[in-house]
Amino acid sequence: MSPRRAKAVVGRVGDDPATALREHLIDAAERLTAQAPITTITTRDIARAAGVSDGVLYNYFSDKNELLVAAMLRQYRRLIDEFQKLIPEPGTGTVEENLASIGGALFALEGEFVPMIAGLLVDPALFHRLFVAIHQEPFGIDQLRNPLTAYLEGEQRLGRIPADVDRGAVAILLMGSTSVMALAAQFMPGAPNVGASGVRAMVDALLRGLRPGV
Amino acid sequence: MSPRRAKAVVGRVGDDPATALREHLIDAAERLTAQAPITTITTRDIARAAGVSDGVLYNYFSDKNELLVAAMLRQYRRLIDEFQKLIPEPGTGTVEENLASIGGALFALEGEFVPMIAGLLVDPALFHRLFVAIHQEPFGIDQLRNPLTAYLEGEQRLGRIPADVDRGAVAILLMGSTSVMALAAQFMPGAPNVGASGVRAMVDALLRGLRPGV
Amino acid sequence: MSPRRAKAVVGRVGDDPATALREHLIDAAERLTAQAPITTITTRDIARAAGVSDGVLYNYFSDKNELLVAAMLRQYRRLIDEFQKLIPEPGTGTVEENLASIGGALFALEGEFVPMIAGLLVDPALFHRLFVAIHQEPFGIDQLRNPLTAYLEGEQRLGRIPADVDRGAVAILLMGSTSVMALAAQFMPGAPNVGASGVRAMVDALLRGLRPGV
Amino acid sequence: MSPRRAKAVVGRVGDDPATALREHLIDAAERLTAQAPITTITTRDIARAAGVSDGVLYNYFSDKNELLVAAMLRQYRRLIDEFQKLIPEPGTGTVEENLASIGGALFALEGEFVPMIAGLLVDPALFHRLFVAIHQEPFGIDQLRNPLTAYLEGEQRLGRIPADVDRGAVAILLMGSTSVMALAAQFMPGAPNVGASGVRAMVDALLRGLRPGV
DNA sequence: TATGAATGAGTCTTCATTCAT
DNA sequence: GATGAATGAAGACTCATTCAT
Repeated sequence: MSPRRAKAVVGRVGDDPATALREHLIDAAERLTAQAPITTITTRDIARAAGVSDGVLYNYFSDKNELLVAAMLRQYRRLIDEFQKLIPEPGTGTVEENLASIGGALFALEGEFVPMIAGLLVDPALFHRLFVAIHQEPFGIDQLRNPLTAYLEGEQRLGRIPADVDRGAVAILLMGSTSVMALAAQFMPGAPNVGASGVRAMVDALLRGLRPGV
Repeated sequence: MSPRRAKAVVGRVGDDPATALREHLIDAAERLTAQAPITTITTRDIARAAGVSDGVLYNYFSDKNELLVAAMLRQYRRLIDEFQKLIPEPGTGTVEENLASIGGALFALEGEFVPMIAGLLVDPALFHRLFVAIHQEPFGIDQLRNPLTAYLEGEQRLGRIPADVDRGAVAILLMGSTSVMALAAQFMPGAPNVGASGVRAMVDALLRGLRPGV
Repeated sequence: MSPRRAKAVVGRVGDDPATALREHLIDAAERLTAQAPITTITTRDIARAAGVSDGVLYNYFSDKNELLVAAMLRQYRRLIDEFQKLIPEPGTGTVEENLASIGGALFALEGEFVPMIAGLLVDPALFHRLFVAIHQEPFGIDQLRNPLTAYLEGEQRLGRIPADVDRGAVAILLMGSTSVMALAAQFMPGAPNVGASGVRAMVDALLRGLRPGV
Repeated sequence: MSPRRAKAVVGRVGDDPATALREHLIDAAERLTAQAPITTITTRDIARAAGVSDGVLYNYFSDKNELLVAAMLRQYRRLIDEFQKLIPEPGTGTVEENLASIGGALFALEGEFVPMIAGLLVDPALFHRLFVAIHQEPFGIDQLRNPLTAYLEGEQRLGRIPADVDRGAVAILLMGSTSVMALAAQFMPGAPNVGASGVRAMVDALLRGLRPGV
């Protein structure tokens, strides 16, 4: 009465059978994106990784890029969600500690974002598909920046950060420096001043400012 | 009678004939690099752009990637050189103006770097070739960071920037924020706070720091 | 409790339940045949058109071509039946009018036949299956020709057509010219002297003959 | 200095080397169209038949259909040319003999045309390509009909065919009946009244007309 | 040495057919 | 018997690389 299920998803529980394989394929694709640049992944790679036959993906997606976009979207949401959970409440701890943990979270996050973004830059068609998929909301930046500026605004209200500081600019400084560190970590594993110590130094410099005196 | 020269380089003077075509091919590849993601460039594209036949490149390079690496290396050197010329002498003008012009130069630079880096991230074989080509010397980061930290050190000596500021961290902050802006400009042409005004806001925030009071 | 019936045929009455779905599938295939070249119709197309699941057809037919053959056979029978009804009784009206209406009927008929025949010519396996299905009895031609020659024979008996005319040859002339017109109508919609006026001119020429004098 | 030539065309003389393989591919494709329905021919079939590797055709044609169209065009021209040579001069021999030989030529011709036309009907994209390729001039019909009507007009001038006969209609009668015979010959090899005897009977009927008396 | 055509492995995609439920 | 998802064998096309001339 019901059609058969793919061997690969037999035993998978708690899923709507109708979408189990769809999700399974996205899982597989997402897993592969962590191992290899997205543009090098073939439909056969995905099928193999999913333990499924070559043509299945076309039962769930109009083409390869639609599956890839779904995988990127999921990865994107997951990373954003994780990040938001890590943002401290304004007023708790010290500003310095808070910025350090935000920086650490950003650093970890960007390590996964960077390859995804690179893939998009290299494949304009894929980029366009993803862009349409998330339509309005500006893709990456604001989803990260908004929680950040919200935190900074909270601290400004409490007087722990001066009111005349441009929150957006600070957010860009935080995001940019961590992404450069993430990139450096990918290009040169073991580079100095990258990771926790780099974040700490960056936060210190940012707090202190470049003005002489005080 | 010396062997025939490719039509495309006939008339080119002052070159070692043996390397004229090699350079010409690199020129063509570099030009294409600016127009399309590097991984989408075909050997035929390059040959066409160079006005040369399909197979020549294999007389000068072991394969396509070797040519591409040469093109990237050249582009890299050129960008670095341009950047270094733009760094002000410590002590001239104001620190604020100087940082703004450094930021502007970085922003322009990263606009060209970003696609190149993306191409490398997406093609590990290509990346590895480039990495080997420049062997040890840290690829991108230090070539940019060193001139930057040198400038900062100069200003510190002159007392225009406090001596207790971590120059490396400031350099990362500058480079990171401008690269994020460059990325934003690529992904969302016309995004706000990107370009000159974004750089200015970033420099202001960086100068001021996040410490309350003063 | 009898086995479940496909949703699509529930409520269909007066049918042997065992064959209801079989007929329904043939209906759907026949309908599609009128819309697209037969070789481009997929099993999924048929299933969708029949409002039925993809696999059912294999419960009633050994494979896709068997279903297609059944659809073609039915269409063929239907067209032949329609044609036979349109053949006038010998002795009624004038011979000229009768031939014109026969020609018009043939023209309409061939408009549906031509794509079917084309499909067969293009898929020898399909053709062979159809050929076997109707085994000996000459497939297309005689089923059309016989009613035609019967009419001509009737008129000959009544003396309205000379007895020394070769009925078979006249039938071929009528069938051939109308099929060429039908083809022309398909290839060049709006071509002149195709359709009613073309049929009329053809009948006139045929009646008159090419002999000089009289 | 010149690039190498495909093994398959080595030794072929009297050809412009630049177009030798192009023509060779068209030859191969044309040969295949005589053996199998055009829509079933694969790019690999063509490559094999040409004794050449899979990808070559794309060095000479934008895609498979362009090659197929070239093959059909060539076949078409060849058949038309052959046909035109077979049309007798008005006034020579007897009209009856002339029409019989024209009919015979048409019969032979259509035997090759029919599969080609069938292929076109079944693949609208292919048809459109061919149609564009021959632009204005109506594809098949007029190229055949014009020489035919020219012959009939010649005979009318000489008074061997009555002036009040519609030449276009007669041409259609000739072309149609022969194509039906050609089709019958394909569908039912060995069918009676097909071929020479069928043509003869058809010509007799056409000459005589259906009018009683005389 | 330059040429540019030939090569053929590899990619995405379609679709008839099977089969667990 | 019905379902419709899974299967996997083709098919058209691309492109880095080779090599006769």
